[in-house]
Amino acid sequence: MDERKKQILKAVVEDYVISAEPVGSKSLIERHNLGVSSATIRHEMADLEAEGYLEKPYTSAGRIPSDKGYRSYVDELLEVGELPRTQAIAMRTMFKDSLVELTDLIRQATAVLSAQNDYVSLALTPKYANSRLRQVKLLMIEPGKVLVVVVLAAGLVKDRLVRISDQISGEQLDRLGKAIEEGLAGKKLSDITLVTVAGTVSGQPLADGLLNQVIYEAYVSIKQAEHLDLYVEGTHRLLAQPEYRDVDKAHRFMRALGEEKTIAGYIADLPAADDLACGRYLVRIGQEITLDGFEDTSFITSTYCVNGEVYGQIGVIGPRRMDYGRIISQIRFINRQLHEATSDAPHISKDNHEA
Amino acid sequence: MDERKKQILKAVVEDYVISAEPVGSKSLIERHNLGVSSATIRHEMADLEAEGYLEKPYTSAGRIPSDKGYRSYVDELLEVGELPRTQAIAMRTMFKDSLVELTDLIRQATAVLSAQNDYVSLALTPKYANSRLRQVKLLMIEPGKVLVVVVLAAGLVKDRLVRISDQISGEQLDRLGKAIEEGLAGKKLSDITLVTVAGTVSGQPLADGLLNQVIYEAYVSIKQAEHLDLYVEGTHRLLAQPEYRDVDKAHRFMRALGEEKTIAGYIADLPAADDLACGRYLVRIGQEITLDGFEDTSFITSTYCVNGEVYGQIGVIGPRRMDYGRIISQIRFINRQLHEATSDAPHISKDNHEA
DNA sequence: AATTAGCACTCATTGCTGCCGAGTGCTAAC
DNA sequence: GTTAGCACTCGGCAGCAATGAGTGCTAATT
Repeated sequence: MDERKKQILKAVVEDYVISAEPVGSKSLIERHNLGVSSATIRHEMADLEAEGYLEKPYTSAGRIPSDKGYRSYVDELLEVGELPRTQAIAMRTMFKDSLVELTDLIRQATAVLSAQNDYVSLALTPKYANSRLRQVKLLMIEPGKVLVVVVLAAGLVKDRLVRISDQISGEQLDRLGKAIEEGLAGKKLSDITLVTVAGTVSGQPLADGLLNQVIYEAYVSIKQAEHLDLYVEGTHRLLAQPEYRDVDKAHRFMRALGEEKTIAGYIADLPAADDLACGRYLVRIGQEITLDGFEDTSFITSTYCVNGEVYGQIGVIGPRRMDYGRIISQIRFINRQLHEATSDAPHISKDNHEA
Repeated sequence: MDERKKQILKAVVEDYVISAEPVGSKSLIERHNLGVSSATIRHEMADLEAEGYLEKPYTSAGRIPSDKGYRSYVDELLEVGELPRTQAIAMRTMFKDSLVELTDLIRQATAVLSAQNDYVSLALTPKYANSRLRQVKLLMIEPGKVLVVVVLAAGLVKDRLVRISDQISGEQLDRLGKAIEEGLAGKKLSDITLVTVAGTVSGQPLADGLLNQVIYEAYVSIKQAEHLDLYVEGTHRLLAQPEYRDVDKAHRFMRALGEEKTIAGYIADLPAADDLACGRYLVRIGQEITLDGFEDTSFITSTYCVNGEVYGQIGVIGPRRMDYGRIISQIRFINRQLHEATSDAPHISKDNHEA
């Protein structure tokens, strides 16, 4: 693809992102000074279409970028700039880094991101499967009710309230908690099984039935610490996008967005999730997304890191016709904010099992 | 209003609920055998309009019920029946009463309710201002990070992770927690102030600065136990309603639905919230709702009670043209499910401060 | 006095028409 | 290789008539 074709593709994408209307040869030369006439542009655009970078909605309309066109734009033509000052200030203002809890901070980052651009934004809490267990506490709340607190080395605290026979006393629970903690502290979450939990309390003087209850609940609580939470913000903003003037289309998409488990699973498995380089971003366009209902949207996700060691994904979902450059710099910015907020005054990673 | 007028009003409301189209005299006698001609109906409808029960969108259209018409329908004409068997079975199937935590149970009830009818459903966690404090625990997670656990007599457990100077040891924290608990247990949440908290630890041998940190965090944690959580489910379903074929209207409404704090406040202050009779329901129609953006919707809310003592609100929001009878029996049903699920095997009321 | 049949009238909706304009591809000239 | 010119395409919009479901009113009927 020669230089001029690139310029034209870039111009088409950028105009289409703004107008949401197919862009024609004449309007192209009006907005960009390409130094050639519209007829030349027409030739070039016909070529670009033949090569699959552009599409025509109908015979005599202008062109819109195809998935391949967007891909090429994102990979080769887009130079991501710094965030404009006014936007940076706006975002910083919304971003209160006084929040103590990591969950709140991430959630807020998601909200800020979504508020800045009429797209949906979302964040996924870190994967903790490789994290190590640090503490387990069993706290008697009242006879029969026990709060299980699990603390990971990464700083995450999750807790869970369970019912356990009231024949177990507070002291016994305390002792059992200590035994489990002692036996499992330092182990990777993924290495902990029902059997290893059972092993830690085998010597305890307690009826098997009661012991099993405790083992089971402790195990489930530990396992739940791995659980991924997805925060989705700004779904309603999509309705401001021209592509969703069609209510049925909007409805289908919103329903798909409601499948949080599916989305969380998909995002967690994206290649970027394993690549631990902080701030790396990944763009998925249209058909590249193998997720029902997302065929004509785009994802931009990025790995964030907090406290210098745990990683999650934060990103934006919108129509394919998205302002990629703008979003990417916003995501970078919020990522940096997240990093700063957690590094100068280490934030606390607390979470819980609510989905 | 004579008997025939009532019948006609009822018929108009019911037809309109089904069709979402203004209903005319002729189509009325087709669907209901009222024993009179369309001309008579026309006379009666003109009267009903003059009295404010019906409205005409434009001169030569059929009639639609006004707020007053709906009100009259709900208060006088509607007989709420039992839920049809198939629906009851469907709902029971979706409702897993194996859930241990109250929060999950309520959230699930909301989801089930919404899934049964294309409206938005929502639930508000109980008000705890009158509840009494039972336990306060300060748990050292790591130096500088403390988990504050607050337990109310009603069974609610809330916890919160805070940063507190690492100069305080685990034992000191434990002792402070015990002192606070001892001093405040049995007190109503609304009676606890920063001063009363401070009073409980006044004798402790600790630097003022450190002590103040603990007092402040404990106080905030206790206060946060009062915090109301709102669960909203099924916003996207609204897009299936003909009234929201208009994307802008849908957008405005969804934006309004995003103001969870405002909605929570409004619902918590509804008269039914104070009237502690379980299962009582309240219908708010159109302009009766003094909440921005909800002028042409209706609320049906109901007080639920769990464990026989704590109360919250569960309800449905939809277009005014709502199947009131159906929704009310659904809400009753889910309310009963909620009650049963928590009474035969007392459920645990755990909650936390995430908004 | 209440009911009803009949009728003229209203008005949103639908389908049709023709026009406009922004777009195209092609050809021939530069 | 570029461009001017031109015929052609096609969605969008304005205008218009026909349709039909509705109304209110009047006069006849019970």
